[in-house]
Amino acid sequence: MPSPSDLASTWFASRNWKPFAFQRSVWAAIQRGESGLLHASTGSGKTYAVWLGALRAFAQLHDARRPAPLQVLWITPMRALASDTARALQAPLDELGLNWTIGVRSGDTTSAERARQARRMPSTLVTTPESLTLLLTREQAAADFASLRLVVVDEWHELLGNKRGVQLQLALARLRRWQPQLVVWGLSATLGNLPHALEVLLPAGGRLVQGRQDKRILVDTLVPSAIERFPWAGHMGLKMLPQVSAEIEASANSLVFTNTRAQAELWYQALLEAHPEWAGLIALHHASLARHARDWVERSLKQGTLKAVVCTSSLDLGVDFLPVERVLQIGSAKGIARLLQRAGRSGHAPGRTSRVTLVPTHSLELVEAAAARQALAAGHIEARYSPRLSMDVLVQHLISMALGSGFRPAELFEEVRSTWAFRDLEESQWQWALSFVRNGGSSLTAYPDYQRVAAHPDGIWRVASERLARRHRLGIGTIVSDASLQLKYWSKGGGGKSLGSVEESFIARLKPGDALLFGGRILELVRVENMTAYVRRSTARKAAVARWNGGRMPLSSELAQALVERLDAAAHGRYEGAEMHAVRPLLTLQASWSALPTQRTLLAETLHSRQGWHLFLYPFAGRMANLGLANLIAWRVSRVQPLSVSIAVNDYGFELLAASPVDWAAHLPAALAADNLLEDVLASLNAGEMALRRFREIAQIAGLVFGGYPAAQKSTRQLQASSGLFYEVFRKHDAGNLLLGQARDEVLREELEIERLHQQLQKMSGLRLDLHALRRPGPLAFALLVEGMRETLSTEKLADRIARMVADLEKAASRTMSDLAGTERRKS
DNA sequence: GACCTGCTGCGGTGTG
Repeated sequence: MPSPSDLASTWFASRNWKPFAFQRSVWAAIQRGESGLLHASTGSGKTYAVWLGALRAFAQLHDARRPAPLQVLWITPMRALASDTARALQAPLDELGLNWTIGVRSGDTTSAERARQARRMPSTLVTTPESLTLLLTREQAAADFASLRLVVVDEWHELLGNKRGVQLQLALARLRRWQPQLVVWGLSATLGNLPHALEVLLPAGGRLVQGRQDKRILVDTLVPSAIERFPWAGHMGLKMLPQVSAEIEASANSLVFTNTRAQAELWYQALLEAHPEWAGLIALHHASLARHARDWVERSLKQGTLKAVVCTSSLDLGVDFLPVERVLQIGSAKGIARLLQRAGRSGHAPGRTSRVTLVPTHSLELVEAAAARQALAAGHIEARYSPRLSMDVLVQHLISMALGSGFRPAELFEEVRSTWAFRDLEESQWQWALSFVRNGGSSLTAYPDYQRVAAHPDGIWRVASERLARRHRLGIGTIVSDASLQLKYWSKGGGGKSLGSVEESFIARLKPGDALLFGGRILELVRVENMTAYVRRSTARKAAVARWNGGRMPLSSELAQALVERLDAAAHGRYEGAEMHAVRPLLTLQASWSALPTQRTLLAETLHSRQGWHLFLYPFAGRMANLGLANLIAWRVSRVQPLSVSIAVNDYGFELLAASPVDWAAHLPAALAADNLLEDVLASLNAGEMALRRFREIAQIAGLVFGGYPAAQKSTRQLQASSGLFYEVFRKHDAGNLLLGQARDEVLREELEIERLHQQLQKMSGLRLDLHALRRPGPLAFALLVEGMRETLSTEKLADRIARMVADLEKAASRTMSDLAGTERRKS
């Protein structure tokens, strides 16, 4: 066995590798007992930087003939990553002849393995934030972690910005109390605010180590062959099918990322229709497919037997250990960090180039593609911020800590305040949380189910009953998903094979006999019972595409800013790159009928049509903030003049449409004022309704609403009903309940992006209003018109209507374009 | 001849 200090070098030498400087510096830091955050691009050797550092620093401390006690805790955000990581960590142990053992602890861990771990922890445990918290609720937790030296938080950027990260912050505080010398290392991809990422992980300080930055990223675009025939709006992008097929054909294996599950289903279907010979060679992957189907795809990808996989962000992570040659992104990537993440799926090894190819789904996405490349080159990556003072997570944590050996309030207060998320927690808020877990706050004192923790005479607070303890363990975690129906094949003897899950609301629109597209198959609904939808294979040609209500990601500020810069350049006649040249005719048309948005102007357009009086405004603030602005302006104008408007938004701007005459131009300057923003936004929206929806999640995290036992999950309606009840009770009888205020704050911060909205208004006040009365909708307005009609019209009627609009526009557009071409010829 | 809207992640009791 090599001497401890040579251990890492020996291993590297055995594979003919040379350690990078950053790896050496991490080894040295761990040796000195320092903590830190390591930032490096994917595939650059982060894992071995910490792992070999740990072996080098700690392995020699133990008798080589006996297994070492728990030394290292390795946290990953995904179960799949946990088992892959465990395998990767095993190799150096075998080669170096070390006696360390590696274990995995997650929801997948078998009961036999759990029992083994209860008797003796492995020397390294790979686990998830949720499983870590569960381990902390055990009676013997302090003994389990008594010998712990190092915690590694893998993919910290994935946890930093959400409540899972907050839960982890609390768990780390607990581990640090037991082990004040604990060394903690975070591994993070590129973020716009790494110092913040470091501070949240290590509030007491740590080093930021920059790993290899020489990853070459190549971003290119599939430019549609005929821009005059390319849609002005839409997001499916199937028009690009032939070009995408050709790219897939030309490489050994590809990942095709789409933005929604329904889009993935449609693309998979379309690719198979165009290339029946690809059956069995291409696959589909998204979060609603059954586990076994996803596992098969991941396995086949690793074995290299698949030509292409159409997927959603379900494959953003977790394919670290497999080779992908080509990455295609259908539609907007929405943000630079996401684009980077996806590009990193290819060329996943030190020194290799990562490449991602953008596939626009409508004309203006060509500008976005050019913008994305430019923003990436300039290093404008989005930031992520930790939530603060999430009272629901705190309430859950208090009960978790009251399990096992219980807690003393004064000690736990200090511990909780040592985290970044709760460092500003006030005594009064703490007291509120304590009383809430003890007696349900001021409104639920009469219900024993909400007297979850009892203070014992010895000063220790413990969970009141075994029944409550069990219920609590079932509800640990901060991910709240909508209840969904299982989708299974119908068979006479009972349930057949599971296909995945669909949303109640989607199935509710179908009746038995209707066809649906799911998991790449056309199926026929047989019946629905017990939260299960039974189906059989169908021969129908047309089918409803399964839809889910997922999150809505707005275009990031960084990407939006880069987009406006590209448009600004175009307004000044500068067109750079293949994308901008391709989209030039369309931008010229926009400039001719109206104007192009620039960095110094705010473009507004008005139009009077058969539908009514339209206003189009383009703040480029992302769809959420745009929606907030739209409501705000509609509300402010309505205070001056009675008004009923309908609103349409996209990532670029919004449309207000009034049925009666409005002089939008006259109202705009006052309506855009940045004063009284918060009050006016709250008044303009149905904030109560939004907060109620948000409260549903909060109530589940805080453990007010029990989601049911694993085999008997409750339906959305049941959960909605009970959380709605709590919401009303608190509002009437316990207005000081901090969970109510949290629901409101989360709506403002996450659903309306109030901060961004505010910045946008201030920015807009410095812009010159560039107002144009349109005679017909231009390219920017067209997308919003389609968006607005979508709400009121069925799909077929919408297609008809668009076809008519396009036919009208077509003539005018080609006339304008040929006029312009003539002018340019004369000029030259 | 242009249409299909929104992602991901975790956890797991008691057995008449």
